[in-house]
Amino acid sequence: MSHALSRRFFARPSPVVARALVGRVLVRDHPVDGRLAGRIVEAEAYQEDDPASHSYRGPTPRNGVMFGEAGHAYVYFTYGMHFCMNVVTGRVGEGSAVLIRALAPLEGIEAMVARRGTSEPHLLCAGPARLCEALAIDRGLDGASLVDPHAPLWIERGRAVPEDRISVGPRIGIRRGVERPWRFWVTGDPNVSGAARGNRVGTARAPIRG
DNA sequence: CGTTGGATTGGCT
DNA sequence: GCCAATCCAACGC
Repeated sequence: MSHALSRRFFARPSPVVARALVGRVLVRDHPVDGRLAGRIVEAEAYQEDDPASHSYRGPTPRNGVMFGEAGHAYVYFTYGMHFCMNVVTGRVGEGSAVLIRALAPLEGIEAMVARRGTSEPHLLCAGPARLCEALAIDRGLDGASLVDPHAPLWIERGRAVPEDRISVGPRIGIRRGVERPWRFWVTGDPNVSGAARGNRVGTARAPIRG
């Protein structure tokens, strides 16, 4: 696990971490399939003072991990069938995290194809629930450390994305807090979520201030 | 205890 | 564009 990001990286405000995570590599060490990995091409920040965040109404059994130490995975189940993965950020007690929304598949692609039931490369990890299915991330990883040795899941340094290739805009799928421009993605990357649904993928619309 | 709706996706009109 | 799938956390009574 060379170049794995440390707790210090995650112990910053979630919008800072979300922006900094673009270009990093999420790695899942699967007991059967080995290394499953993808480059992060889309991420969103959530924090406690944020009506769109699960942590907005305080800690509960479901969101408790969000209020804990940075560098842990917050994995939640939603819509009766999907898991989504966050990285806990900030300080203990704060309730902030970054939702990983899309990856560009790098390693273990055959295993991803088998789990996802599609071989379209740009549909393997283009969405928060899709990438969790592709990397076999579920409730069992809620609360798992991303920074300890022997962790089953971690994030590697990856390669920097030039500033002018990163777009900033409103988060997807939320009703309140839409005005906060806390979604960061690689402009024009085919793996960014929502492309098939007309969600603007970089380019045309000017990125909102960030 | 009953109701509501969700940080989504895929399939159909 | 619209909606069902399918669980369960959160909230109201």
